[in-house]
Amino acid sequence: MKIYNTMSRKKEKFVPIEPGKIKMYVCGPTVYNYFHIGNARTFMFFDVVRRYFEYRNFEVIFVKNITDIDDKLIEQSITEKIPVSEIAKKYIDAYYEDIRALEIEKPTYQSKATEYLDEMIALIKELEEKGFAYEKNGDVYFSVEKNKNYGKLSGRKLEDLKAGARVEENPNKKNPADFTLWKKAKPGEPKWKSPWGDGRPGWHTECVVMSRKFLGETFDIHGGAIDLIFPHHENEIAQAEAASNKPLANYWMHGGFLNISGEKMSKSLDNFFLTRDVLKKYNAEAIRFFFLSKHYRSPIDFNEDILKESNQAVKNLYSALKENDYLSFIDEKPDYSENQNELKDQFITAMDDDFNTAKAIAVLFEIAKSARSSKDINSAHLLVELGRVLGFFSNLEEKLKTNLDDISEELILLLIRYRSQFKKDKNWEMADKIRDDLKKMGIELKDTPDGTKWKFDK
RNA sequence: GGCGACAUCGCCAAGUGGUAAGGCAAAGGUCUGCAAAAUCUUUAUCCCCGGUUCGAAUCCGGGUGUCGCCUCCA
Repeated sequence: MKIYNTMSRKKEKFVPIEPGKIKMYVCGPTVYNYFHIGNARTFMFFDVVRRYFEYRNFEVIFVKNITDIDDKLIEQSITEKIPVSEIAKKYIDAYYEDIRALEIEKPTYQSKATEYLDEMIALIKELEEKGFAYEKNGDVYFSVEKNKNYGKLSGRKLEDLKAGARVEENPNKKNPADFTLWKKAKPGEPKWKSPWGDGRPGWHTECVVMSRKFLGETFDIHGGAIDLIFPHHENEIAQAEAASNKPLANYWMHGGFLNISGEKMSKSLDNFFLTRDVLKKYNAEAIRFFFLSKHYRSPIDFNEDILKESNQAVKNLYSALKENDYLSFIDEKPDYSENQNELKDQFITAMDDDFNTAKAIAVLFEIAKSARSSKDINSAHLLVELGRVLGFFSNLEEKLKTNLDDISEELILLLIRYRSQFKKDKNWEMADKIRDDLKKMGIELKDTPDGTKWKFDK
Protein backbone atom coordinates (compact mmCIF):
# COMPACT_ATOMS: atom_id res chain seq x y z
CA MET A 1 0.00 0.00 0.00
CA LYS A 2 1.08 3.55 -0.69
CA ILE A 3 0.71 6.67 1.41
CA TYR A 4 1.57 10.22 0.49
CA ASN A 5 4.13 11.45 2.97
CA THR A 6 4.25 15.20 3.49
CA MET A 7 7.86 14.84 4.61
CA SER A 8 9.02 13.60 1.19
CA ARG A 9 6.16 15.10 -0.81
CA LYS A 10 5.76 11.75 -2.49
CA LYS A 11 3.64 8.67 -2.33
CA GLU A 12 5.70 6.08 -0.48
CA LYS A 13 5.32 2.41 0.07
CA PHE A 14 3.90 1.98 3.54
CA VAL A 15 5.90 -0.20 5.89
CA PRO A 16 4.87 -0.22 9.54
CA ILE A 17 7.53 -0.35 12.22
CA GLU A 18 6.10 -3.57 13.63
CA PRO A 19 4.50 -5.92 11.11
CA GLY A 20 0.76 -6.12 11.53
CA LYS A 21 0.60 -3.16 13.87
CA ILE A 22 -0.09 0.51 13.20
CA LYS A 23 0.61 3.30 15.61
CA MET A 24 -1.05 6.53 14.63
CA TYR A 25 -1.57 9.92 16.20
CA VAL A 26 -3.97 12.58 15.00
CA CYS A 27 -4.29 16.09 16.33
CA GLY A 28 -7.71 16.51 17.86
CA PRO A 29 -9.74 19.56 18.78
CA THR A 30 -8.97 22.54 20.91
CA VAL A 31 -12.10 22.66 23.00
CA TYR A 32 -12.90 26.37 23.06
CA ASN A 33 -15.98 26.06 20.89
CA TYR A 34 -18.15 23.59 19.01
CA PHE A 35 -16.14 22.14 16.18
CA HIS A 36 -16.87 23.12 12.62
CA ILE A 37 -17.51 21.18 9.49
CA GLY A 38 -13.89 21.51 8.39
CA ASN A 39 -12.74 19.78 11.55
CA ALA A 40 -15.31 17.12 10.85
CA ARG A 41 -13.69 16.40 7.51
CA THR A 42 -10.33 15.71 9.10
CA PHE A 43 -11.76 13.64 11.93
CA MET A 44 -13.88 11.61 9.55
CA PHE A 45 -11.04 10.95 7.16
CA PHE A 46 -8.77 9.56 9.83
CA ASP A 47 -11.68 7.50 11.07
CA VAL A 48 -11.68 5.89 7.63
CA VAL A 49 -7.91 5.40 7.71
CA ARG A 50 -8.26 3.57 10.97
CA ARG A 51 -11.22 1.49 9.75
CA TYR A 52 -9.35 0.52 6.62
CA PHE A 53 -6.25 -0.62 8.47
CA GLU A 54 -8.40 -2.68 10.78
CA TYR A 55 -10.23 -4.13 7.81
CA ARG A 56 -6.86 -5.20 6.48
CA ASN A 57 -6.24 -6.96 9.79
CA PHE A 58 -3.79 -4.54 11.31
CA GLU A 59 -3.90 -3.92 14.99
CA VAL A 60 -4.31 -0.16 15.21
CA ILE A 61 -3.34 1.95 18.18
CA PHE A 62 -4.95 5.28 17.46
CA VAL A 63 -4.30 8.26 19.70
CA LYS A 64 -6.14 11.54 19.45
CA ASN A 65 -5.59 14.41 21.81
CA ILE A 66 -7.88 17.04 23.23
CA THR A 67 -6.30 20.41 23.81
CA ASP A 68 -8.03 21.58 26.96
CA ILE A 69 -5.65 24.33 27.97
CA ASP A 70 -4.77 27.07 25.53
CA ASP A 71 -5.02 30.83 25.03
CA LYS A 72 -8.23 30.36 23.12
CA LEU A 73 -9.93 28.66 26.06
CA ILE A 74 -8.92 31.54 28.26
CA GLU A 75 -10.41 34.03 25.81
CA GLN A 76 -13.60 32.02 25.60
CA SER A 77 -13.82 31.84 29.36
CA ILE A 78 -13.80 35.63 29.48
CA THR A 79 -16.45 35.83 26.76
CA GLU A 80 -18.76 33.31 28.41
CA LYS A 81 -17.90 34.45 31.93
CA ILE A 82 -17.32 30.93 33.22
CA PRO A 83 -14.05 29.33 34.41
CA VAL A 84 -11.66 27.75 31.91
CA SER A 85 -12.23 24.31 33.37
CA GLU A 86 -15.95 24.62 32.70
CA ILE A 87 -15.33 25.85 29.17
CA ALA A 88 -13.25 22.73 28.63
CA LYS A 89 -15.87 20.44 30.09
CA LYS A 90 -18.68 22.00 28.10
CA TYR A 91 -16.94 21.68 24.76
CA ILE A 92 -15.43 18.29 25.43
CA ASP A 93 -18.93 16.96 26.06
CA ALA A 94 -20.13 18.66 22.89
CA TYR A 95 -17.20 17.19 21.01
CA TYR A 96 -18.09 13.65 22.05
CA GLU A 97 -21.70 14.28 21.18
CA ASP A 98 -20.93 15.53 17.68
CA ILE A 99 -18.39 12.80 17.02
CA ARG A 100 -20.99 10.20 17.95
CA ALA A 101 -23.56 11.87 15.73
CA LEU A 102 -21.08 11.70 12.86
CA GLU A 103 -20.70 7.97 13.45
CA ILE A 104 -16.98 8.31 14.00
CA GLU A 105 -15.44 5.56 16.09
CA LYS A 106 -13.59 6.32 19.27
CA PRO A 107 -9.79 6.26 19.09
CA THR A 108 -7.91 3.77 21.21
CA TYR A 109 -6.80 6.61 23.46
CA GLN A 110 -8.41 10.02 23.67
CA SER A 111 -6.03 11.96 25.88
CA LYS A 112 -6.37 15.39 27.42
CA ALA A 113 -3.46 17.78 27.62
CA THR A 114 -4.07 18.77 31.23
CA GLU A 115 -3.58 15.17 32.33
CA TYR A 116 0.05 15.20 31.20
CA LEU A 117 1.45 18.33 32.80
CA ASP A 118 4.21 16.49 34.64
CA GLU A 119 5.41 14.84 31.48
CA MET A 120 5.33 18.12 29.59
CA ILE A 121 7.35 19.88 32.24
CA ALA A 122 9.83 17.02 32.21
CA LEU A 123 10.24 17.31 28.45
CA ILE A 124 10.76 21.06 28.58
CA LYS A 125 13.32 20.56 31.31
CA GLU A 126 15.09 17.98 29.23
CA LEU A 127 15.21 20.36 26.29
CA GLU A 128 16.56 23.09 28.52
CA GLU A 129 19.27 20.80 29.82
CA LYS A 130 20.24 19.76 26.33
CA GLY A 131 20.54 23.41 25.35
CA PHE A 132 17.55 23.60 23.00
CA ALA A 133 15.45 25.77 25.27
CA TYR A 134 15.94 28.94 27.28
CA GLU A 135 13.98 30.74 29.94
CA LYS A 136 13.25 34.46 29.86
CA ASN A 137 11.03 36.25 32.38
CA GLY A 138 9.09 33.13 33.28
CA ASP A 139 8.54 32.05 29.67
CA VAL A 140 10.45 29.19 28.10
CA TYR A 141 11.23 29.17 24.39
CA PHE A 142 12.58 26.63 21.98
CA SER A 143 15.60 27.89 20.10
CA VAL A 144 15.05 27.01 16.46
CA GLU A 145 18.62 27.87 15.51
CA LYS A 146 19.86 25.02 17.71
CA ASN A 147 18.08 22.51 15.51
CA LYS A 148 19.70 22.34 12.12
CA ASN A 149 16.81 20.40 10.64
CA TYR A 150 14.22 22.98 11.58
CA GLY A 151 11.83 23.46 8.67
CA LYS A 152 12.27 20.03 7.10
CA LEU A 153 8.58 19.15 7.09
CA SER A 154 7.23 22.44 5.80
CA GLY A 155 10.15 23.13 3.50
CA ARG A 156 10.87 26.45 5.14
CA LYS A 157 14.17 28.04 5.85
CA LEU A 158 14.81 30.21 8.84
CA GLU A 159 15.84 33.13 6.63
CA ASP A 160 12.51 32.92 4.80
CA LEU A 161 10.64 32.98 8.06
CA LYS A 162 12.42 36.13 9.07
CA ALA A 163 11.77 37.71 5.72
CA GLY A 164 8.08 37.02 6.21
CA ALA A 165 7.79 40.21 8.28
CA ARG A 166 4.63 38.88 9.83
CA VAL A 167 6.35 37.15 12.69
CA GLU A 168 5.33 38.84 15.90
CA GLU A 169 7.82 41.01 17.72
CA ASN A 170 8.73 39.58 21.07
CA PRO A 171 11.75 41.03 22.83
CA ASN A 172 12.12 37.89 24.94
CA LYS A 173 12.86 35.73 21.94
CA LYS A 174 16.37 35.27 20.64
CA ASN A 175 15.04 34.48 17.21
CA PRO A 176 11.57 35.65 16.13
CA ALA A 177 10.80 32.11 14.97
CA ASP A 178 11.43 30.63 18.41
CA PHE A 179 8.26 29.16 19.83
CA THR A 180 6.83 28.97 23.31
CA LEU A 181 7.22 25.84 25.41
CA TRP A 182 6.03 27.31 28.68
CA LYS A 183 4.01 30.45 29.14
CA LYS A 184 3.95 32.46 32.32
CA ALA A 185 0.49 32.87 33.80
CA LYS A 186 -1.02 36.31 34.08
CA PRO A 187 -3.08 37.01 37.21
CA GLY A 188 -6.31 35.04 37.16
CA GLU A 189 -5.21 32.66 34.42
CA PRO A 190 -5.10 28.90 34.98
CA LYS A 191 -1.65 27.85 36.14
CA TRP A 192 0.52 24.93 37.07
CA LYS A 193 3.69 24.95 39.13
CA SER A 194 6.96 24.53 37.28
CA PRO A 195 10.70 25.15 37.70
CA TRP A 196 10.19 28.42 35.80
CA GLY A 197 7.28 29.63 37.91
CA ASP A 198 3.53 29.31 37.53
CA GLY A 199 2.28 29.00 34.00
CA ARG A 200 0.93 26.71 31.32
CA PRO A 201 2.43 24.61 28.55
CA GLY A 202 2.59 25.65 24.90
CA TRP A 203 0.43 23.84 22.39
CA HIS A 204 3.17 22.01 20.50
CA THR A 205 4.55 20.22 23.52
CA GLU A 206 1.43 18.28 24.45
CA CYS A 207 1.29 16.29 21.23
CA VAL A 208 4.89 15.22 21.61
CA VAL A 209 4.31 14.08 25.17
CA MET A 210 1.11 12.20 24.49
CA SER A 211 2.33 10.50 21.36
CA ARG A 212 5.45 9.38 23.20
CA LYS A 213 3.43 8.17 26.11
CA PHE A 214 1.14 5.91 24.11
CA LEU A 215 3.14 5.17 20.97
CA GLY A 216 6.80 5.50 21.84
CA GLU A 217 9.47 7.83 20.48
CA THR A 218 8.93 6.89 16.87
CA PHE A 219 5.57 5.82 15.51
CA ASP A 220 4.06 5.15 12.10
CA ILE A 221 1.59 7.85 11.14
CA HIS A 222 1.05 11.37 12.32
CA GLY A 223 -1.99 13.08 10.90
CA GLY A 224 -3.81 16.36 10.90
CA ALA A 225 -5.05 18.96 8.51
CA ILE A 226 -2.76 20.78 6.12
CA ASP A 227 -2.58 23.96 8.15
CA LEU A 228 -0.91 22.12 10.98
CA ILE A 229 2.21 21.42 8.92
CA PHE A 230 3.51 24.78 9.95
CA PRO A 231 4.08 25.65 12.66
CA HIS A 232 2.47 22.93 14.78
CA HIS A 233 3.95 19.77 13.33
CA GLU A 234 7.24 21.42 12.51
CA ASN A 235 7.53 22.42 16.13
CA GLU A 236 6.57 18.98 17.36
CA ILE A 237 9.34 17.51 15.25
CA ALA A 238 11.82 20.08 16.50
CA GLN A 239 11.15 19.23 20.14
CA ALA A 240 10.75 15.50 19.83
CA GLU A 241 13.80 14.97 17.72
CA ALA A 242 15.90 17.33 19.81
CA ALA A 243 15.05 15.23 22.82
CA SER A 244 15.25 11.73 21.40
CA ASN A 245 17.43 12.10 18.34
CA LYS A 246 14.99 9.84 16.52
CA PRO A 247 12.34 10.63 13.95
CA LEU A 248 8.97 11.40 15.56
CA ALA A 249 6.88 9.72 12.89
CA ASN A 250 7.63 7.86 9.69
CA TYR A 251 4.63 9.08 7.67
CA TRP A 252 3.04 12.50 7.85
CA MET A 253 -0.47 12.67 6.46
CA HIS A 254 -2.32 15.93 5.97
CA GLY A 255 -5.90 16.42 4.91
CA GLY A 256 -6.97 19.26 2.66
CA PHE A 257 -9.12 22.15 3.67
CA LEU A 258 -12.83 22.56 3.39
CA ASN A 259 -13.86 25.83 1.78
CA ILE A 260 -17.21 27.53 1.66
CA SER A 261 -18.20 28.52 -1.87
CA GLY A 262 -14.58 28.79 -2.86
CA GLU A 263 -13.53 30.83 0.12
CA LYS A 264 -11.78 29.85 3.27
CA MET A 265 -14.08 29.31 6.18
CA SER A 266 -13.47 31.99 8.75
CA LYS A 267 -15.28 33.84 11.42
CA SER A 268 -14.55 37.20 9.85
CA LEU A 269 -16.17 36.19 6.57
CA ASP A 270 -19.19 34.94 8.51
CA ASN A 271 -19.25 31.68 6.61
CA PHE A 272 -18.64 29.43 9.55
CA PHE A 273 -20.54 26.15 9.71
CA LEU A 274 -20.67 24.23 12.94
CA THR A 275 -20.90 20.48 12.56
CA ARG A 276 -23.90 20.29 14.86
CA ASP A 277 -25.81 22.78 12.74
CA VAL A 278 -25.10 20.87 9.55
CA LEU A 279 -26.21 17.69 11.29
CA LYS A 280 -29.60 19.24 11.92
CA LYS A 281 -30.27 19.22 8.19
CA TYR A 282 -28.21 16.36 6.84
CA ASN A 283 -27.44 12.97 8.28
CA ALA A 284 -23.99 11.66 9.07
CA GLU A 285 -23.85 9.44 6.02
CA ALA A 286 -24.67 12.23 3.58
CA ILE A 287 -21.87 14.28 5.12
CA ARG A 288 -19.56 11.29 5.02
CA PHE A 289 -20.34 10.66 1.36
CA PHE A 290 -19.68 14.28 0.56
CA PHE A 291 -16.27 14.18 2.24
CA LEU A 292 -15.20 10.84 0.83
CA SER A 293 -16.28 11.58 -2.72
CA LYS A 294 -13.19 13.70 -3.07
CA HIS A 295 -9.58 12.78 -2.36
CA TYR A 296 -8.58 13.70 1.17
CA ARG A 297 -5.69 15.92 0.18
CA SER A 298 -7.68 18.08 -2.21
CA PRO A 299 -9.55 21.12 -1.04
CA ILE A 300 -13.28 20.49 -0.98
CA ASP A 301 -15.99 23.03 -1.51
CA PHE A 302 -18.92 22.90 0.84
CA ASN A 303 -22.37 23.90 -0.32
CA GLU A 304 -25.85 22.65 0.32
CA ASP A 305 -26.61 21.53 -3.23
CA ILE A 306 -23.79 19.03 -3.11
CA LEU A 307 -24.89 17.82 0.28
CA LYS A 308 -28.34 17.17 -1.15
CA GLU A 309 -26.80 15.22 -4.01
CA SER A 310 -24.76 13.22 -1.55
CA ASN A 311 -27.86 12.47 0.45
CA GLN A 312 -29.57 11.13 -2.64
CA ALA A 313 -26.55 9.03 -3.54
CA VAL A 314 -26.52 7.39 -0.11
CA LYS A 315 -30.24 6.73 -0.33
CA ASN A 316 -29.65 4.92 -3.59
CA LEU A 317 -27.05 2.75 -1.92
CA TYR A 318 -29.57 1.87 0.77
CA SER A 319 -32.21 1.07 -1.79
CA ALA A 320 -30.01 -1.77 -3.01
CA LEU A 321 -30.23 -3.27 0.48
CA LYS A 322 -33.95 -2.68 0.79
CA GLU A 323 -34.64 -4.20 -2.62
CA ASN A 324 -32.92 -7.33 -1.41
CA ASP A 325 -34.70 -7.32 1.95
CA TYR A 326 -31.25 -7.34 3.51
CA LEU A 327 -32.60 -7.28 7.03
CA SER A 328 -33.82 -10.85 6.67
CA PHE A 329 -30.35 -12.06 5.72
CA ILE A 330 -28.29 -9.86 8.00
CA ASP A 331 -26.88 -12.75 10.02
CA GLU A 332 -26.17 -14.94 7.04
CA LYS A 333 -22.58 -15.71 6.09
CA PRO A 334 -21.68 -14.39 2.66
CA ASP A 335 -20.38 -16.64 -0.07
CA TYR A 336 -18.74 -14.46 -2.70
CA SER A 337 -18.52 -15.33 -6.35
CA GLU A 338 -15.43 -14.78 -8.44
CA ASN A 339 -16.90 -11.60 -9.79
CA GLN A 340 -17.69 -10.33 -6.31
CA ASN A 341 -14.17 -11.05 -5.14
CA GLU A 342 -12.92 -9.15 -8.15
CA LEU A 343 -14.94 -6.10 -7.07
CA LYS A 344 -13.58 -6.45 -3.58
CA ASP A 345 -10.05 -6.40 -4.97
CA GLN A 346 -10.85 -3.26 -6.90
CA PHE A 347 -11.97 -1.62 -3.70
CA ILE A 348 -8.81 -2.64 -1.89
CA THR A 349 -6.61 -1.50 -4.76
CA ALA A 350 -8.25 1.90 -4.66
CA MET A 351 -7.82 2.25 -0.92
CA ASP A 352 -4.26 0.99 -1.07
CA ASP A 353 -3.43 3.86 -3.37
CA ASP A 354 -3.22 6.58 -0.73
CA PHE A 355 -6.84 6.12 0.32
CA ASN A 356 -8.57 6.82 -2.96
CA THR A 357 -12.01 6.91 -1.41
CA ALA A 358 -13.64 8.42 -4.49
CA LYS A 359 -12.67 5.39 -6.50
CA ALA A 360 -13.67 3.07 -3.69
CA ILE A 361 -17.13 4.63 -3.69
CA ALA A 362 -17.40 4.03 -7.42
CA VAL A 363 -16.84 0.33 -6.68
CA LEU A 364 -19.60 0.48 -4.08
CA PHE A 365 -22.01 1.70 -6.71
CA GLU A 366 -21.06 -1.08 -9.04
CA ILE A 367 -21.78 -3.57 -6.31
CA ALA A 368 -25.08 -1.86 -5.51
CA LYS A 369 -26.04 -2.04 -9.14
CA SER A 370 -25.41 -5.74 -9.35
CA ALA A 371 -27.15 -6.29 -6.01
CA ARG A 372 -30.26 -4.70 -7.47
CA SER A 373 -30.24 -6.39 -10.83
CA SER A 374 -29.17 -9.88 -9.80
CA LYS A 375 -31.10 -9.94 -6.50
CA ASP A 376 -28.06 -11.77 -5.19
CA ILE A 377 -27.92 -11.36 -1.45
CA ASN A 378 -24.15 -11.84 -1.52
CA SER A 379 -23.80 -8.60 -3.43
CA ALA A 380 -25.70 -6.92 -0.65
CA HIS A 381 -23.39 -8.53 1.89
CA LEU A 382 -20.38 -7.25 -0.01
CA LEU A 383 -21.86 -3.79 -0.23
CA VAL A 384 -22.30 -3.71 3.53
CA GLU A 385 -18.87 -5.18 4.23
CA LEU A 386 -17.04 -2.63 2.10
CA GLY A 387 -19.36 0.24 2.87
CA ARG A 388 -18.59 -0.21 6.54
CA VAL A 389 -14.90 0.18 5.83
CA LEU A 390 -15.74 3.71 4.76
CA GLY A 391 -17.97 4.13 7.79
CA PHE A 392 -21.34 3.71 6.14
CA PHE A 393 -24.09 1.35 7.33
CA SER A 394 -23.41 1.57 11.04
CA ASN A 395 -26.43 0.64 13.16
CA LEU A 396 -27.79 -0.90 10.03
CA GLU A 397 -30.55 -2.87 11.66
CA GLU A 398 -31.96 0.23 13.17
CA LYS A 399 -31.77 2.17 9.94
CA LEU A 400 -33.48 -0.54 7.93
CA LYS A 401 -36.15 -1.16 10.50
CA THR A 402 -39.32 0.77 10.20
CA ASN A 403 -39.69 1.58 13.88
CA LEU A 404 -43.44 1.36 13.94
CA ASP A 405 -45.52 -0.14 16.67
CA ASP A 406 -47.81 -2.97 15.66
CA ILE A 407 -50.99 -0.95 15.52
CA SER A 408 -49.50 1.69 13.25
CA GLU A 409 -48.27 -0.96 10.90
CA GLU A 410 -51.67 -2.67 10.94
CA LEU A 411 -53.27 0.63 10.03
CA ILE A 412 -51.00 1.11 7.05
CA LEU A 413 -51.72 -2.42 5.87
CA LEU A 414 -55.42 -1.75 6.34
CA LEU A 415 -55.22 1.31 4.12
CA ILE A 416 -53.32 -0.69 1.53
CA ARG A 417 -56.11 -3.28 1.54
CA TYR A 418 -58.74 -0.59 1.05
CA ARG A 419 -56.70 0.90 -1.75
CA SER A 420 -56.43 -2.48 -3.43
CA GLN A 421 -60.20 -2.74 -3.40
CA PHE A 422 -60.50 0.74 -4.90
CA LYS A 423 -58.03 -0.28 -7.56
CA LYS A 424 -60.08 -3.39 -8.34
CA ASP A 425 -63.12 -1.19 -8.70
CA LYS A 426 -61.08 1.13 -10.91
CA ASN A 427 -61.74 3.92 -8.49
CA TRP A 428 -58.41 5.54 -9.30
CA GLU A 429 -59.32 8.76 -7.58
CA MET A 430 -59.63 7.15 -4.15
CA ALA A 431 -56.67 4.84 -4.75
CA ASP A 432 -54.47 7.79 -5.59
CA LYS A 433 -55.76 9.81 -2.70
CA ILE A 434 -54.72 7.13 -0.23
CA ARG A 435 -51.31 6.92 -1.84
CA ASP A 436 -50.87 10.69 -1.84
CA ASP A 437 -52.01 11.12 1.73
CA LEU A 438 -49.66 8.43 2.96
CA LYS A 439 -46.88 10.04 0.97
CA LYS A 440 -47.48 13.26 2.84
CA MET A 441 -46.90 11.34 6.05
CA GLY A 442 -43.62 10.07 4.67
CA ILE A 443 -44.89 6.64 3.74
CA GLU A 444 -44.34 5.64 0.16
CA LEU A 445 -46.31 2.94 -1.62
CA LYS A 446 -45.20 1.04 -4.65
CA ASP A 447 -47.11 -1.53 -6.60
CA THR A 448 -45.06 -4.55 -7.45
CA PRO A 449 -45.97 -7.87 -9.02
CA ASP A 450 -46.04 -9.27 -5.47
CA GLY A 451 -48.60 -6.74 -4.29
CA THR A 452 -48.21 -3.30 -2.79
CA LYS A 453 -45.15 -2.59 -0.67
CA TRP A 454 -44.56 0.35 1.56
CA LYS A 455 -41.54 2.09 3.02
CA PHE A 456 -40.54 5.24 4.76
CA ASP A 457 -39.44 7.91 2.36
CA LYS A 458 -37.04 10.05 4.31
C1' G B 1 8.74 38.83 -0.65
C1' G B 2 9.19 33.16 0.17
C1' C B 3 6.72 28.30 -0.46
C1' G B 4 2.85 25.21 -2.37
C1' A B 5 -1.76 23.31 -4.59
C1' C B 6 -5.38 23.13 -8.28
C1' A B 7 -7.97 23.86 -13.50
C1' U B 8 -11.63 16.92 -16.55
C1' C B 9 -19.49 16.46 -18.98
C1' G B 10 -25.00 21.02 -16.38
C1' C B 11 -23.01 20.04 -11.03
C1' C B 12 -19.61 16.79 -7.89
C1' A B 13 -15.45 13.76 -9.09
C1' A B 14 -11.64 9.40 -10.44
C1' G B 15 -7.87 8.83 -13.91
C1' U B 16 -1.01 11.15 -14.12
C1' G B 17 2.03 8.28 -21.13
C1' G B 18 -1.85 4.03 -24.64
C1' U B 19 -6.72 6.11 -26.48
C1' A B 20 -11.91 9.66 -20.72
C1' A B 21 -14.47 5.42 -13.82
C1' G B 22 -18.42 6.63 -10.68
C1' G B 23 -22.33 9.82 -8.39
C1' C B 24 -26.20 13.70 -8.81
C1' A B 25 -29.21 15.98 -12.46
C1' A B 26 -31.46 15.52 -17.44
C1' A B 27 -33.69 12.89 -21.80
C1' G B 28 -35.80 8.43 -24.00
C1' G B 29 -37.50 3.03 -23.76
C1' U B 30 -39.52 -1.22 -20.69
C1' C B 31 -42.90 -1.97 -16.53
C1' U B 32 -47.65 0.58 -14.43
C1' G B 33 -54.67 2.41 -14.63
C1' C B 34 -51.44 6.56 -13.54
C1' A B 35 -47.24 6.89 -10.37
C1' A B 36 -43.13 5.30 -7.50
C1' A B 37 -39.30 1.82 -7.51
C1' A B 38 -36.47 -1.07 -10.68
C1' U B 39 -34.15 -1.63 -15.37
C1' C B 40 -31.98 -0.51 -20.24
C1' U B 41 -30.09 3.41 -23.31
C1' U B 42 -28.07 8.42 -24.28
C1' U B 43 -24.69 12.86 -22.82
C1' A B 44 -17.23 15.46 -22.35
C1' U B 45 -11.22 14.75 -25.57
C1' C B 46 -9.79 16.92 -20.46
C1' C B 47 -8.34 26.18 -19.30
C1' C B 48 -5.10 28.40 -23.57
C1' C B 49 -0.44 28.29 -26.62
C1' G B 50 3.99 25.73 -27.88
C1' G B 51 7.24 21.38 -27.30
C1' U B 52 8.81 16.02 -26.35
C1' U B 53 6.69 11.20 -28.13
C1' C B 54 4.50 6.27 -32.67
C1' G B 55 1.04 7.99 -29.00
C1' A B 56 -0.47 13.16 -23.71
C1' A B 57 -5.95 15.02 -19.88
C1' U B 58 -1.46 12.64 -18.15
C1' C B 59 5.71 14.76 -19.28
C1' C B 60 8.37 19.77 -20.35
C1' G B 61 8.14 25.27 -21.28
C1' G B 62 5.13 29.64 -21.42
C1' G B 63 0.43 31.95 -20.47
C1' U B 64 -4.40 32.69 -17.97
C1' G B 65 -7.41 31.76 -13.81
C1' U B 66 -8.59 30.00 -8.76
C1' C B 67 -6.98 28.86 -3.94
C1' G B 68 -3.85 27.88 0.28
C1' C B 69 0.46 28.36 3.81
C1' C B 70 4.30 31.73 5.77
C1' U B 71 0.25 34.76 12.53
C1' C B 72 -4.09 31.38 16.19
C1' C B 73 -6.34 28.03 12.76
C1' A B 74 -8.60 21.32 11.09
